[in-house]
Amino acid sequence: MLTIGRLSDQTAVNIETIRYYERIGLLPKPARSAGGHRLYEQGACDRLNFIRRARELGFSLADIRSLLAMAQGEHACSDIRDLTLQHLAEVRARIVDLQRLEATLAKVAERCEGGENTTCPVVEALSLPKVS
Amino acid sequence: MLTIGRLSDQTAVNIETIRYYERIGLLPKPARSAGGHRLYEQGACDRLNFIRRARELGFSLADIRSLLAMAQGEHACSDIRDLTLQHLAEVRARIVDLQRLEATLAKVAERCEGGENTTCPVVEALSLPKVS
DNA sequence: CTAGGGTCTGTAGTAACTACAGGTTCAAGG
DNA sequence: CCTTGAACCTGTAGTTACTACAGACCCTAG
Repeated sequence: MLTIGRLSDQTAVNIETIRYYERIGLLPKPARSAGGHRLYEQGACDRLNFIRRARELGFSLADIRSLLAMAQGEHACSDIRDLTLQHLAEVRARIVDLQRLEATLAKVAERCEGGENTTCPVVEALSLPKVS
Repeated sequence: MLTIGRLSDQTAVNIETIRYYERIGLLPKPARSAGGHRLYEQGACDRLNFIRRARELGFSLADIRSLLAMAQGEHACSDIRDLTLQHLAEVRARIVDLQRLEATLAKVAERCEGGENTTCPVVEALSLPKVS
């Protein structure tokens, strides 16, 4: 049996975060010592590591809730694949967004370097409709 | 003078968001009609458009607060450039993060397509240390 | 048996909005 | 002038995924 501190060490998940996950029902309520301290079995460690890795892959807690449910019972593997593909699509969309944004920012910033500006290129870009 | 609804139309910023910006001090408190409705001058429109465009470029409201302050008084153009370059660096870092994440997700998802899986590749990836 | 860590609950803060509820004002039509 | 319905008002609470306390309690090594 692990205390919350040890569980935190073994999973690299913050203690406060563990309690938070319990509060929102992502982790089951653990046993307690006579004095009220949480006592976890090894299984909790696996579950929490699963959650952490899914978070590292950018899944939302809502997604992870589904993943956990599916990873347990008789899951349709296709549901898990769908969730993964959908998440992948979102990540790709986000990348495209950020790249567009990056291009614009880089272009504006570049003008700063040119020197010889009568007006600040950044302020100008933000003041005029349509940054070109 | 514009009502908040008209200002919202002209800037494509939600009414609730306009009031929010006022509450946090990003927009000055406007004049009021006899009955207490907000009445904006044209200048508010410019300022709000500036904010919206900066948001579209991914600047935080804290950054925008600085940008606005700088864009007004005697600003050091170099400060604005620094803020822009720093933001650009953050955006680029975020892109790199997401690309790494995308690669991992794509690899895992690809295994789903191979068929002939004895275990679900996604669950497996989340259950084992170090997704390779 | 005591000192110091570790742990407990509960609340509030973060970013940037969005969504009401319940009430008031405004403007156009009759 | 009066009505009616849209627009507006304030204030509060919800969202995501945590994090940061305060003030109390427990646990264990010396």
